[in-house]
Amino acid sequence: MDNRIAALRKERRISQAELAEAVAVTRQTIISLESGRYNASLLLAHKIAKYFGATIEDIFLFEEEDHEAQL
Amino acid sequence: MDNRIAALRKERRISQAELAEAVAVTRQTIISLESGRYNASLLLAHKIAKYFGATIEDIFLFEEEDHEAQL
DNA sequence: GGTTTTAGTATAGCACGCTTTACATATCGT
DNA sequence: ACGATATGTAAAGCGTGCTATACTAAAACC
Repeated sequence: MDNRIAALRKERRISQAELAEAVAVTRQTIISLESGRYNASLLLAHKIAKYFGATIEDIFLFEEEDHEAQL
Repeated sequence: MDNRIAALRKERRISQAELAEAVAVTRQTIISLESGRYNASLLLAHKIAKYFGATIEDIFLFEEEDHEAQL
């Protein structure tokens, strides 16, 4: 699943460390989310969305990866 | 974190098994979510929200459990 | 040029989301 | 009363979200 964390962060000139602290995770976690190493938990997704004043759906991009179709 | 899965399900007279199949998890998973044993992953939360035609924020209730306050 | 800040990689370890299987109980239709 | 449907509990096992620590490297600032 893709997300707009890095983009939003850069828009607002916030460092990974600042965001990490604001949502109470480590910087490693932010890096891993931004680089797509894994997905956020629902709780963390909520905290991040709230921090950016957006909804979860605004920030996390669900690309219907779970479709049956194999193009 | 609380959620309205059971409520929405009952409103629409859908069984746990039906919902489970619709979002491609086991019935156990639905039971565990409804009974608060654990939280959905972001992807599953999205599938459930989509299934009910709602947003994640509509269904999953984030009660600011992460406040500092210890009443 | 040296220091600080920011971003990145790597890895071990723990907790939790989800599966699988098996069994228990309640409700409902007949 | 019996079988079917729906809800629930329990426990072992796997993958992954997140932590912690340590180290590398680029950009920025003086």
